[in-house]
Amino acid sequence: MNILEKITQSQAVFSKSERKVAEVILADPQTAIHSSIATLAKQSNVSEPTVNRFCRRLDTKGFPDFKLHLAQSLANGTPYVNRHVEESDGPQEYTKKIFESTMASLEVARQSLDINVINRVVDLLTQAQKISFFGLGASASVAHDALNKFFRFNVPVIYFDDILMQRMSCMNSCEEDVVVLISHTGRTKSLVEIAQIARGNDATVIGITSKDSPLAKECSLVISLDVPEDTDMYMPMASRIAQLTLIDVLATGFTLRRGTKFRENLKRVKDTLRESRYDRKQ
Amino acid sequence: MNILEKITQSQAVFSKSERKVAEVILADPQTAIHSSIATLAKQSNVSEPTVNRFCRRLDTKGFPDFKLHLAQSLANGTPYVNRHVEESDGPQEYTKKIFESTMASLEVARQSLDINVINRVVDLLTQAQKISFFGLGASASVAHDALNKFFRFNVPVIYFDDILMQRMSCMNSCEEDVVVLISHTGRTKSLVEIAQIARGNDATVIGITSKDSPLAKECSLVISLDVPEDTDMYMPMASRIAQLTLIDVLATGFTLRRGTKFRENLKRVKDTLRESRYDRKQ
DNA sequence: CATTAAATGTAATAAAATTACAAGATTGAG
DNA sequence: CTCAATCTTGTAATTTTATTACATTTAATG
Repeated sequence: MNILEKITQSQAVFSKSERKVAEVILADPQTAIHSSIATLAKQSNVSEPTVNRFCRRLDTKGFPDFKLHLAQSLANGTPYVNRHVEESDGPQEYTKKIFESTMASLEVARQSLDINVINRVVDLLTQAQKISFFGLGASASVAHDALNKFFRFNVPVIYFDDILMQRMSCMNSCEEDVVVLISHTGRTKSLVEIAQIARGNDATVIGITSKDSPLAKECSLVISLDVPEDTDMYMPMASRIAQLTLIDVLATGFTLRRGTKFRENLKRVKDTLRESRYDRKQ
Repeated sequence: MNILEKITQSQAVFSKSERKVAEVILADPQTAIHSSIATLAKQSNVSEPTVNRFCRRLDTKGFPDFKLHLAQSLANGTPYVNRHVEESDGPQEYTKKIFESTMASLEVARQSLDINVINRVVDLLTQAQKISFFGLGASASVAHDALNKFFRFNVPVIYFDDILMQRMSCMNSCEEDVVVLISHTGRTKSLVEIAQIARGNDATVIGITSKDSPLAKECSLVISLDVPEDTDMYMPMASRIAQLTLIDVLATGFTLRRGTKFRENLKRVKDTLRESRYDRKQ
């Protein structure tokens, strides 16, 4: 947790002298991290041990440790601000908040990932005869993106955003096929049904969804991404970005597993695109 | 500048013992910031003054100051210096690197954004009679995502990933329409042509692309996103995430501009979705 | 191979932080 | 209102940590 916020919120716990210290630090944290305990004590008109006690009350090991925490908070760009967009925010604020909360979500998502599962999924993908990516609504564009990525690998890959097509495709799936289903909530009925159909045909069903959801229960393997969704705006935002980054990870794992000569193939696809472009030096 | 990067880049300037220190710090910077100069010296098999000299060579005042810089670098989300995925990376490494480089790119993208342009674009979007989102390849899924977002606003919004449909749609555009074209490079021929067609019909053309590109030149207004693309893998990765986050920003700006009563509408759309889902408490 | 400059370490010194303890302030019960 | 108990704060001693000065080693050059 951001220590600057913690200082403001801990006012009640502080003693009179400690509050003086808090005041001086909050007034100019940038200077504070370069001061010694003696300097800070003098500026706050308290004794050095008081500053030390102040640090400990904030659950740091002591003054140097406190400075470290403070330095990190300052580096994080947002000393005080909460990350939720508010009615009164201008473009400057909401842009900043959205970017920052997206980055924060990615960090949370990363930590929630189970590397073993990822490794296993990459394994399955490289061995698949055919890969399908299905999602609906916001997750459809993630599936769409996955199509783009894997299509370049010269692997049979399928994507539909139409329920019926998805269903039909799964009915024709077989044991060597891998079906990747993407859904943030994991509660979309038709996706759960599709999972059942695919598994009925012995296809491997991989879910990119939240754990313990109805969809997760129907999958052979689940990559759970627990992203705190910002529901303020009634729109999935962060979850989708995390899913996309996960697709990047899977695609990267895929190419690494396939080895170097395979990557030349990738380069060729990229070169082909050049014809449809304006040259850089014109 | 990030001190971790500085350490890697300064290898040439270091002496033999200093390089030992660098190695130990880079191996585990998180531990380093909590170590004393004595501990670090012992771990590196050098004397304490050597560690001190190492710090000064990096233009810090001394060891404590160096730790402060290091702490800030770590907080900035870039623990690992080398963000590029390498042949030998295992799942643990490449997952970490991809997430981290994505976050770093978002930070760069945020800083390159021109808030005034964003504000202007939000203005134009709120006043549009019809909004179209077009992109090709990787950017198609970004446009797709934008469709999803703006569709919820109950605004006439169009999306095609087919060149011909895009073209026809632009031919029928009029002055009150806004066409948003998405392309990382801004060199995709057909998108440039579409921009020309749309502008020929007096529609407002907004480009989400890199500045000074052929596409940028044809647009009424350009949001330039300068993201350092990781070309190692021959795939657009970070640029796309930045574009999506930008879409989030625009969508948020859009709802904020429209005010509260409009947001109730959004909630209604979300509630409607519930019927197609499994209930949370079943 | 000798000379010089650079690099590194040792030991002394200085600075900074922490601890132990005592004095002062505050609270509440009688 | 006052005295005891507790909490707060400061002083001074101690410990830890970092820096400096200087000696020694190592490497480089003519």
